Amino acid sequence: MRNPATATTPATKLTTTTTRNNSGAKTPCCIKVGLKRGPWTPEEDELLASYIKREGEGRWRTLPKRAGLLRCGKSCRLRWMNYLRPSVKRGQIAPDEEDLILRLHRLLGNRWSLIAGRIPGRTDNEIKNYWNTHLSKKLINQGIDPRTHKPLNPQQSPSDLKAPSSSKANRGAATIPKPNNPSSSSLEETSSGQITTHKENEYFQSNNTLHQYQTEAAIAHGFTSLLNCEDSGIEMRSNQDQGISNEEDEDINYCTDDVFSSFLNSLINEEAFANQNQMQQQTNVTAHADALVSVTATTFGLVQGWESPIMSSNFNQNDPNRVNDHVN
DNA sequence: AAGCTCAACAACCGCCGGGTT
DNA sequence: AAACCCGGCGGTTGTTGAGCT
Repeated sequence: MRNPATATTPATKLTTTTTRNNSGAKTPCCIKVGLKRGPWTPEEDELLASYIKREGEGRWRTLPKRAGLLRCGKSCRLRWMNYLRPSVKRGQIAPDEEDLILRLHRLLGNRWSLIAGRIPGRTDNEIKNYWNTHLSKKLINQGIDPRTHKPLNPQQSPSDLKAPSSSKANRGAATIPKPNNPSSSSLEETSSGQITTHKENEYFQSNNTLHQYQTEAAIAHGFTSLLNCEDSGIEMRSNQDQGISNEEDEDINYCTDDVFSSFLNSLINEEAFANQNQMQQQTNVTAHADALVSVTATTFGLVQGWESPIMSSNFNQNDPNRVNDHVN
């Protein structure tokens, strides 16, 4: 792995970054003009780390000035979060971490922060990079669409799958519309746990990301239903989901981090357990369709995933160090 | 040795939601 | 209620080094 701290910085340049105010007009992100960009030097790292050690995290916008850094706050935050934080684990992604990433990705889609939140010591950026450079290719090589986790359409060229809409021109159309701050509100992290029906309808109509949000909303919906002790009449979502009805709107509930966490863990572990059994029984590829998807599909009406051959190959239920044991 | 290509990953960008004033 | 600030997210880009010709 390259060490950016030792990287030379020929391209380091002085510039300003911008952000938008509510009216859409660009305003300087950093008051100070002439901020540094590019790779961080060891000296900058030291300044930042020692400052945060002294004063703690937060107030990122003013932190650079207080710490004596010629960086914008965002850059400082990113550097700290992705590299300098003591809890950040460096080095190779272990097989069981990879396995967990795959399963979480199928559950959550490109929700890197959510995925990272369940893999101790790994950052969203690291997982995102690992996915884009390793796992998505691995899946494509196995004939699996990394976006949907379904078998590739034979007519679909691998280049079509490369990166999810990388062009900026496409961003508006192809970028996943966020479901009511999904990363923090809908499924995790905050206590609100609310899913907005309107928003769900919006993103369910997004062709490019249908599966992803079917998954998410189905989980969320099933989850809120579970919380509600709803009877067995959980409304199944088909592959051509039509959105959420007003009646469903009434199901919108609040969930706690702990309960969602347990729920997610149960899905993950159900799958792991099923995979182990499947390996023991040496069943065919069809049987490899893992239990997570089975459970999810049964409970929430989801489609099945297909990458179990990769996933189960890495998984050892008896491994005392397996990541699942850390997930809590 | 030089030039080229590609993989890896750190860093940047634009956008958004929540909180505060 | 509106404006603003802040932190966070996901997508994308830029830089570097390794491998190949």
